[in-house]
Amino acid sequence: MEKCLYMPTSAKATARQRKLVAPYDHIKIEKKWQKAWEANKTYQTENPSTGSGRLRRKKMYVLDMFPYPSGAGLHVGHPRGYIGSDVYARMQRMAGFNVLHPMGFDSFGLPAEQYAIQTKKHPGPFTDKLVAQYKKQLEIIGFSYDWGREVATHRPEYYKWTQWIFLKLYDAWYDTKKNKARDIKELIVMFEKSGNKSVAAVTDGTVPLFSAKEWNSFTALDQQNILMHYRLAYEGFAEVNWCEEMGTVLANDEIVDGPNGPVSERGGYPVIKKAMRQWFMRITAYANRLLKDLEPLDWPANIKEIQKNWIGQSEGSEIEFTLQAKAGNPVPELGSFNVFTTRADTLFGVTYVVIAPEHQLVQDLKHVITNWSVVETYIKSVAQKTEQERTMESDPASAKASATQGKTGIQLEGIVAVNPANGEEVPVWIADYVLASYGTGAVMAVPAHDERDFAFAKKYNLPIRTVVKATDNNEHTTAYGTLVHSGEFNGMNSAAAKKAITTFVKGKIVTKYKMRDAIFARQRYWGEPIPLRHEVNGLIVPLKEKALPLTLPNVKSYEPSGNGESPLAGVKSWVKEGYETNTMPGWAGSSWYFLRYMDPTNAKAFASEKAVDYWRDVDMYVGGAEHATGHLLYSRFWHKFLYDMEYVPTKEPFKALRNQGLIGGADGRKMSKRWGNVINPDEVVKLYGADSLRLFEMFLGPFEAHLPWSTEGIIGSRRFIERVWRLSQKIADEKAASHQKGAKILHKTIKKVTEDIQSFSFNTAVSSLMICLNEFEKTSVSANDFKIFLQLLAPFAPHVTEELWTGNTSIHLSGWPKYDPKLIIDDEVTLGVQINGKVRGEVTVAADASNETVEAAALALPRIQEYLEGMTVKKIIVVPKRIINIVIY
RNA sequence: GCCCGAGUGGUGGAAUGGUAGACACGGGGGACUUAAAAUCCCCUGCCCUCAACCGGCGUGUGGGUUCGAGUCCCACCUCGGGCACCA
Repeated sequence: MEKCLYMPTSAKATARQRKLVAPYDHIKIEKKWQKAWEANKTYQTENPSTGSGRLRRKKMYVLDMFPYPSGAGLHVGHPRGYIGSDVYARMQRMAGFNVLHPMGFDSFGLPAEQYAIQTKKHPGPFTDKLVAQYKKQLEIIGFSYDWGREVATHRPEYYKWTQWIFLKLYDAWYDTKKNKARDIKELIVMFEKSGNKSVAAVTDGTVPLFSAKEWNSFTALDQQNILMHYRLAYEGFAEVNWCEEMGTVLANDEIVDGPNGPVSERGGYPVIKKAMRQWFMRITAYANRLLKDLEPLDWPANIKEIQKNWIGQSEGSEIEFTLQAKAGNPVPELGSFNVFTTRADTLFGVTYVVIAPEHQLVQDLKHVITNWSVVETYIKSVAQKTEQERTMESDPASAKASATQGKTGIQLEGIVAVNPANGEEVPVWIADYVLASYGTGAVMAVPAHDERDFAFAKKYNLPIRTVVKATDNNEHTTAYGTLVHSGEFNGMNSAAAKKAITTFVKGKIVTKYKMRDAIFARQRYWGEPIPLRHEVNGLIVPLKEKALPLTLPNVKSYEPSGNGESPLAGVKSWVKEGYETNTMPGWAGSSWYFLRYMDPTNAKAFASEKAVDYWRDVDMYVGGAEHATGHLLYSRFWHKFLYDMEYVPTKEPFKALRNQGLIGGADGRKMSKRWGNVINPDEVVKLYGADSLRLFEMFLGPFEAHLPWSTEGIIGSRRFIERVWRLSQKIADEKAASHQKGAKILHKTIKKVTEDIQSFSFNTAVSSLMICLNEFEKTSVSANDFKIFLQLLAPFAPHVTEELWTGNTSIHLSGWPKYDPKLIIDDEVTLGVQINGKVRGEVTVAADASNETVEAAALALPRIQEYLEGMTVKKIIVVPKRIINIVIY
């Protein structure tokens, strides 16, 4: 803040004022109470294994998304969500709940790693410093956190349990029959007894069938490779963007288009696609449950929608096409392949089929494809493109796509596919617009009814055949193909036709998901080590629980190794032991931290059974909407896994969720150093006080809305608090009795504030407190009513209300006021009087006046009578306590 | 391109289909003061009017439903978010 726009009274009070009113010294008051709360353990939450008392109360877990302790420090936008959840937590605590309201730090991550690379210093001490700084900045805002429960993901005593959960995932598989995760040992027993022929389980379709006898004859390494297709944490290969010159893997947004293909954004070095060894999490096993269990959650609708779209469920059919050699080709029988389609009803419109270039089937057909050399060249050219480029080029909506670009493909000559519905032979193509990773990696092309197929068919002059016609609102399958003759499809809508066709061709109805398994490895130093050892014979050995935590070794260099491996690959002792050199991604530690708060110092378990049984799940979770498809999905996945393994009692971790909006600069731009519009909360707290900051951030606008900061606006909040302060002095001087009018306003305010805090409508809660104070100033207020007012204000302005509180205990443990239903009813109401929907006057009547009385009073108004002069009243609508509308001709 | 969400005074915003603009900022005027700051009181959507009254217009645009629409329905415009060849 460049200049002080507002000078608080405390600093410049005149001698005269000082006599009347003790100055409101926010600095002194806030410091005093923050100390006292800490000393008195006002916000400490008891642990079920040690405590008693409050534990008999109903629990309430109010959680903030813990921050990454960035070196840039906080700006005024950051605490907004924390203030909201703190207001909520404070009210629930006052209302008698046993509230768990903790805070911690997501402290593994890239910025500390960058620091380490630049300074060649260990990121640990640096991170500790940032945590301490960040914590200090939070503390002066006066949150009711139980700091005794603080966690930080980079501390070994914390990540020991992150590693422990990883091992549990590694040692688990997903039983699709029981629809839950199970111990891998149980699967091994099944294999030993009966092979996998009778075991229904998640596989990627590449595990051939084997008998028990065969299983037992496999080598340990073969068995390990098979099990890898079942484990929930598994090793595999993923295509990554590899930059040879930089010796590192790049994210999609670190790549730009160069003249000869993609290049790195920094330096402009060529980037290619390369398959690299990675660890994965089989989140797709939970796709259905993640989708289904979303429904009952009390979450913002848009977050649910985003997750739903991300999971991307679609119902369709798998239909088998057989392959045949073209006439004259000596190979008679080539087997078959499945296509996935959501429009089985268009099966008669298939004019060609397309297989993804990467599909294994294409390689298997090598010997019968007569134009193999060109096909091979094409496959290679596709492989060189990045995912981004491939999309960019063939997406007609993209600005970069030109007329000459677009979908590319090539026909596999020498073979044809047979449409199972009508026995028709259609050409087989491979094309870049078909993804190997979705569905079956092969599609039946119906150019008449699919935009992409249409574009492709146009480009390569493939036939287009219409089989479905739209009639008004319904689609009907038109007469085509052999089925028509039986009349079966005439007049059927497409959904029914789809089912009928699927049955007819003996396809199966299947459910597919867009969501992919999550890569669970980073080639970085500053993350949790993956607790596994690779033996020289290729066997992977998980660490024993006793051996955890596997702590990060010291390294000489924090730079990437240059060959795509993490800096850990350069540590001799580490590699000698065979330890995994990848580390876990940033989302590992944050996927379960809310469980650790339940019992943060437990050395025997991530949390005691007692603690987990008591706290169960998060009742209210507050944080940014940007985590919709990351953290919020991963946490649900891990939680469901822990539920399957009976470590937690609930299916979902976060019962309710609220998103806070961002605070932008006063100029409407994003608050950042770049624009020079950053407002530091420390300075605001110093100048106006934490209470003013808290009050203002809640008053500014709807909690979830993105709002610009206003340097002038906070003055209003400061003024409000000063007026409360002055009123308290006045009350102390007067022996005021109960005031009927004040009491009415107060009880309405109790109702409003209580409901508004519950619904996160903090801005209107503050507004109603302002209205109440305005009324108190106009009339007067009794000492007791003022005390209640302070209680209502306490969650927003905890320091000043504690200072003015005259009770024996802290105001924050003093109880939450209840309103008297009799006092919130008005004796009189004022109604607008409308003529033909336009307001022409108003009447004030008794609240319980009958419609007839109200009508008579309205009609008696002189102005209304003027309007009615010479007109006929058609009808009169009386909405009790709201409005009267007189309809005339 | 597809899927969500939002457009209200000078500003942030309020409003179960029922008197649009609560509350606050800013602005104008006044009181107090030698003066300023702070504080207190009054006014403050736009047009018409010296002013008040009266009246007219007003919630992105155009239609519709309704006694009555910021709110519900349809179309469009603008902005924000999510997805991105998912067959």
